[in-house]
Amino acid sequence: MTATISTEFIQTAARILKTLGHPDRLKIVELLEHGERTVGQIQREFDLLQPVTSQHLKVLYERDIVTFRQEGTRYYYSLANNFIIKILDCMAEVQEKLDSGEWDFDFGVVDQETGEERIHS
Amino acid sequence: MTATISTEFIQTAARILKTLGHPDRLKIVELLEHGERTVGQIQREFDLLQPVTSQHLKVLYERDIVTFRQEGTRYYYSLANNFIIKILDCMAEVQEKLDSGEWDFDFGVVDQETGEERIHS
DNA sequence: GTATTATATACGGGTTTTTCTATATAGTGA
DNA sequence: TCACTATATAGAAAAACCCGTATATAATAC
Repeated sequence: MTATISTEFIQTAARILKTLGHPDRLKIVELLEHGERTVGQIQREFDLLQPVTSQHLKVLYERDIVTFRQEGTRYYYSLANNFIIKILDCMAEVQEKLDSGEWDFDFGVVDQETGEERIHS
Repeated sequence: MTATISTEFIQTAARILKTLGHPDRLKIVELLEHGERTVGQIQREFDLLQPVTSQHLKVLYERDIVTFRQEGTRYYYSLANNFIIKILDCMAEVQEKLDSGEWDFDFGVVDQETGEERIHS
């Protein structure tokens, strides 16, 4: 396949990936895939400090990864776009292949399409 | 779908995403999808300093994203596993949807499966 | 051996991230 | 108005990261 990513998109993509590259934020985003959640729900789910939770959500919001609606004193956060859902699905798929043993994380990986060894030992 | 990612895998995934969350490294990895390259080739392709190139490659190597083989004084780097290829394909797919206008990066995003609006305005 | 090429490593300063504590804001109910 | 709850924001210290200069290593060619 060898799909090519445009130079402009690289910037956007890198920003998103970097932002998701924090365990807590990745967990939060994954939780939000199941539906919107308040700050408190997220905080309790992962046993985080409240300010830390808010800060992660702020970062995620600034980078267009989540959005929110306010209802009284509660803030309901949810995923902001399909990009993120796509990445999560990608992660889930990879995990599945690793768990099933179809893929080996470390080595001797075989190209999916050609069946050729991509890597030398 | 709403696939769930395991807690252990979150750590690994976040590390990979974070590492790919640098424009130069993402570009390098994308280049390597087309086949192995030497440090010099990568350096010239993106007009980077040689030490910077080596440093990026070292980071990528430490995180199991790339591997290399040595031939004389040359180091040929290549992708280390299918995980990375999967992510690149995912990026390419997203880019395509954004370019085609099928997806709007910012707003009013519609769930792929249910067709329901996921986000409130 | 000397020069040259390809690459790695060391080191340091500047910037960004992370995460804590403390405080502010704003809605809600008595 | 006064607490109480939910959340945001400020600020600061520590850690991690980025990227430059300089240097080391190791292969190769003369």
